[in-house]
Amino acid sequence: MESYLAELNDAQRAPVLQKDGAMIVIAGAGSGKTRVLTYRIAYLMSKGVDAFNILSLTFTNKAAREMKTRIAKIVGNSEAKNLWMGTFHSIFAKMLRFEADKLGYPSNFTIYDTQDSQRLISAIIKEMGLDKDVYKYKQVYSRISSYKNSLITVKAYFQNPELMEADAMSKKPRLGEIYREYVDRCFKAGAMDFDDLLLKTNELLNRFPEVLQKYQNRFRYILVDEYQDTNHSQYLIVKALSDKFQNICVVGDDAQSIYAFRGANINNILNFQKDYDNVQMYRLEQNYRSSKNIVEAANSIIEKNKTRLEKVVWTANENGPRIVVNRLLTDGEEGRFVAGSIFENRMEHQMKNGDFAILYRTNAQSRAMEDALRKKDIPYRIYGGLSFYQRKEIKDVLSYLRLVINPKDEEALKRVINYPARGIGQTTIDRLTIAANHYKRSIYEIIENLDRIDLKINRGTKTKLENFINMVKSFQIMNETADAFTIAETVAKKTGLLQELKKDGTPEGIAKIENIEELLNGIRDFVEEQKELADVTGSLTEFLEDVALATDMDKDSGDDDRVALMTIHLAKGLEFPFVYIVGMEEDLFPSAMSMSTRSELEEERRLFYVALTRAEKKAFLTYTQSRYRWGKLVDAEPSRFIEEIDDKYLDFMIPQDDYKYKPLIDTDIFGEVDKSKFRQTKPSSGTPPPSHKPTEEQLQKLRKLRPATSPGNSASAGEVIKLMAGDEVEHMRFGKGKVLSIEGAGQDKKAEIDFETGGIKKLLLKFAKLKLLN
DNA sequence: ACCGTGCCTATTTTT
DNA sequence: TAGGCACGGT
Repeated sequence: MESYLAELNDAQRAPVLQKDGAMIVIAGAGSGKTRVLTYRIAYLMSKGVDAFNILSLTFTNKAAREMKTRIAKIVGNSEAKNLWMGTFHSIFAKMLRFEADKLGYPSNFTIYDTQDSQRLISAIIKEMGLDKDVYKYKQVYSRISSYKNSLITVKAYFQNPELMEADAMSKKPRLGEIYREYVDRCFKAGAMDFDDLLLKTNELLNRFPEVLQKYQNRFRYILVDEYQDTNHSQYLIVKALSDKFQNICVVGDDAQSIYAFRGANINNILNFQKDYDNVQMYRLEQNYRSSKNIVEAANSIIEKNKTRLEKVVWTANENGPRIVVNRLLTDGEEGRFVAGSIFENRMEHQMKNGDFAILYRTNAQSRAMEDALRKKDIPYRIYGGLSFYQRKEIKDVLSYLRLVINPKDEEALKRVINYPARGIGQTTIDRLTIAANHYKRSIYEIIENLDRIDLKINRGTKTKLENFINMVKSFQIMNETADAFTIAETVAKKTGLLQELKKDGTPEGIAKIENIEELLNGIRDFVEEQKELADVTGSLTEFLEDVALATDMDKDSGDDDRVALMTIHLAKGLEFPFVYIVGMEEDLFPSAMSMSTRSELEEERRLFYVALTRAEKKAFLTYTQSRYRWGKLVDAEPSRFIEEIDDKYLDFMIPQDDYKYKPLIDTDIFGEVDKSKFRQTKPSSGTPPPSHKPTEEQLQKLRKLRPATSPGNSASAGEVIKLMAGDEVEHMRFGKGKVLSIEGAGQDKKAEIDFETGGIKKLLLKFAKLKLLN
């Protein structure tokens, strides 16, 4: 049972074995912190702590899922299922649904995403007749967001002359009014935004001592991952919940704090020791991920920061090759170089596409990379950016579904009341909005009572409105008996959404139809799984919540073999053998927006630290001489971060003394040209790192570091694995089981499986991620 | 009320 | 460069 303890080094074992009390684990990059968290939870359970009494907060839902799976392997699936594990937002959304009535919210409240919030704010600014160039909705949104994250409610705002003055000084004296209106409108719509999920949790715990007690008693052991990225609101929640038992374990790395821009407070981790009695501090300093060269280069960067906790990350790994630095003429060339280099390295070292990542500072940089990869037929996957659920056609379908659950949802209603066009124009909507504000009701309620209010809306339009309402109602009735998939399918057809796209006929329209179909498939998959889980109910509500809080990282579209493209922020917590950090230029990285203060610049530096430490084997830094920005070719200068790394860790592909100015070779026709030109590297001072081909042994080691899922035979999405009755399989959620029978064929192939813990279930093979065991 | 054209602005990062 | 939005014509 406790054999897993042997898999830990001494530093890792210590925090695992301390059962009670407050502790902080400062975990350097790649030092195995997830392992510590996982085993700590397993250990607690082995010492008799009930899974129901453990709360574990992670940064992404994906991290939570993976940890749960690993824990399930140790303690068994049925036990692991009872753990509360997830992001702050998802855990407390769940809690708020239980307690919603206390705060005056319906338990089926909507969660507004950033887009919904911004649209609403935009509408409010317009309604108030304010100048949209002064009151920029994005700015207003982030201002309101930061108030909420600091627990400054509307009331608190108006009691604080300093804040009001500050806003007045920045020429926005009416910001408070916008804030108030925004909050009112959200409440009226039965909606919470992302920040509300934390703010309202605080309110709940503060205002209702019996609720606080209930959850304090429930969550006797609390673990928080990525503690350096918690904001004030999250900090207070953790503090309140852990106050009674003080069994709290936080894990983090101040050197990897990269979310100050959205309110994360690095002091939460720096001051943790003052917040609790007898805090034990542990340090994980051995890096298992990266080569010595990378670890040391990263150390040399982070040393430039002043605010940090003392810690020395070291590794016993081999030296590894130096970090390659290359300059290209334009961003197009940069893309071609990276694609070419990936192609070569993949051959030379016999790696998979999935072993490569391209990291950038801003999403806009992905385009040049995509173009180049596509030309070379290298499969890739972009994470982040416009996520699937934010696409217009998807949000349209989801908006109808949201209305089914919560017809007061104003943003959803405004989105689809006239899409597809049904003759309800802006004038009508304006009148309804004014009436809704006047009567302090939702627009939906106004429409329901049209006959009782005189709104100068003509007969024809009234009929159209009634038809719309009746359609939504028919979906609601359906929702009482049918499952989410059936409803979603009906919505797509009956609202005319699909028809609208079909008749447009353009390639974009077709792509949109395919996206909607993908969404429907996803819902069907979701329903299949939910139906078999006894503890989950109202699946449409559940689905919408999942969607609202899903990130791009969460929906892994199978682990098919693709190069990963993402921002550095998204890459936190991940690792790849080969990492390309592109756009290493002043004003881009560090960003022009983040160079005015020391702390901003330090955050950029930590971001670079995070980027570099994602690499296991080899890292590449590229920059250009000019790059397309805002549609114009703009001159660029190499990033100061390149200079900050000691030369002995770098391998310049261009004359080093000259690296700022002239290209060594004309890269215009790279790809056609003799690539030996690129091989030449200037011998630089210091010990030349062995730049060798990895031995088979080393490759094996590399592979061992990869998540266990990659080499296995688990099926990726869409690919139906070959199964026969009698096969032993494993399911991510349900654990081990035996195939009883197979039915259907092709895409509809299903298997009846007897799971050890969950009983007999029928799964659609196309979606069920099954792993063959025998 | 709808649709098309042309203009303007955006690029920092995300739950 | 591209997508979103406003305005004007029908």
